[in-house]
Amino acid sequence: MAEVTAGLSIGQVAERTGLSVHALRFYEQQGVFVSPIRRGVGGRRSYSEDDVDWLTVCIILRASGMPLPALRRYADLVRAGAGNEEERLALLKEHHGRVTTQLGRLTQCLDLITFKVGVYEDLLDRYAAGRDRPRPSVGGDVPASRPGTSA
Amino acid sequence: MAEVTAGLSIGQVAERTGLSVHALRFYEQQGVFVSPIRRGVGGRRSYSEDDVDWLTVCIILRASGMPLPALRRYADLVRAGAGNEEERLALLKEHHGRVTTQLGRLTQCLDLITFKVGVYEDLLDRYAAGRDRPRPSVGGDVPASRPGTSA
DNA sequence: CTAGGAGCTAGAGCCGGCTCTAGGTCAACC
DNA sequence: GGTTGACCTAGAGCCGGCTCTAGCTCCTAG
Repeated sequence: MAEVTAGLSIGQVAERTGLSVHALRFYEQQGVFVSPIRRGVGGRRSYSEDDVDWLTVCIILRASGMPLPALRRYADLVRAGAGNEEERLALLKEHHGRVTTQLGRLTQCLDLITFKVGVYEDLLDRYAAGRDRPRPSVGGDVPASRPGTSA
Repeated sequence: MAEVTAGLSIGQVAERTGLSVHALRFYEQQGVFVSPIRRGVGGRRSYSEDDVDWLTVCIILRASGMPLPALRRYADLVRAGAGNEEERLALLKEHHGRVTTQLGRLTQCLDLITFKVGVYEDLLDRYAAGRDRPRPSVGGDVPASRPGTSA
């Protein structure tokens, strides 16, 4: 039913993951792959579908801020096979926590930015309504330092 | 009414912002401050409340991924004074968009991580229920590469 | 009067994560 | 049979963002 999948070249994997060939080799060298990438004629890398699947998980973990060493630790655990699931779970949970925290922080930041955008929009509205009178030193941000003002 | 605020030392600012004194000098050199930091006796930096206020905004923008050059551009605009509010707004809006995008991405990542945590929790539950039988090659992640499996 | 401690400048160093280069192999095409 | 193009390895380089060092100046306390 399933053909003996030919394996993808590094270029193909780069194309479909969005990573550069450099990054792919770098990741391999950093040990983030679970199984060693097979080699074809002339020592060329031949990626299996599983490799690519794993890679896409890695990409998501990276995108959520997991550092390469952690990714390698995870790969090490999976490579070691069944029996260390608690450790994998712990690793994932820890990362989950960090991502959650980061989401919270980012949301707070977004609130401030949204607020400041609002302030400037209002300001510009008022400029427009009041026939172009950009009053100096007014806005969400004070141009120069004055003794005791804040916003 | 307001005393002529004495100004804070770099150490004090470091302490209350969480930045290092190194980072503070670095930021200054990078031009992220709106007004030049005044100097006291012996050339020591003396930060005003406004400086610190601005800094806290900067910290939030940094935390949301705004690169230092963008921060400097923003500071440049504010320093230039009234009249460029559209540019400031554009800059903020652009950053707002990037943060929103990043929030979306991060949320997606979190979904995957949550899913995987769930998979491993179920797995461990089943191990526990089934009197310790860690069946090889089962889990959210496949230890070795097999012809045609995915999850 | 000397020893600390905080600050100063200029510049080097570091870390994570790629990215690029040099120099080479191989297969395929014209 | 020469050129192109994709790949290989090893290792250098780069970028952002700090962080640290060296060598100095002050001020204050003991």
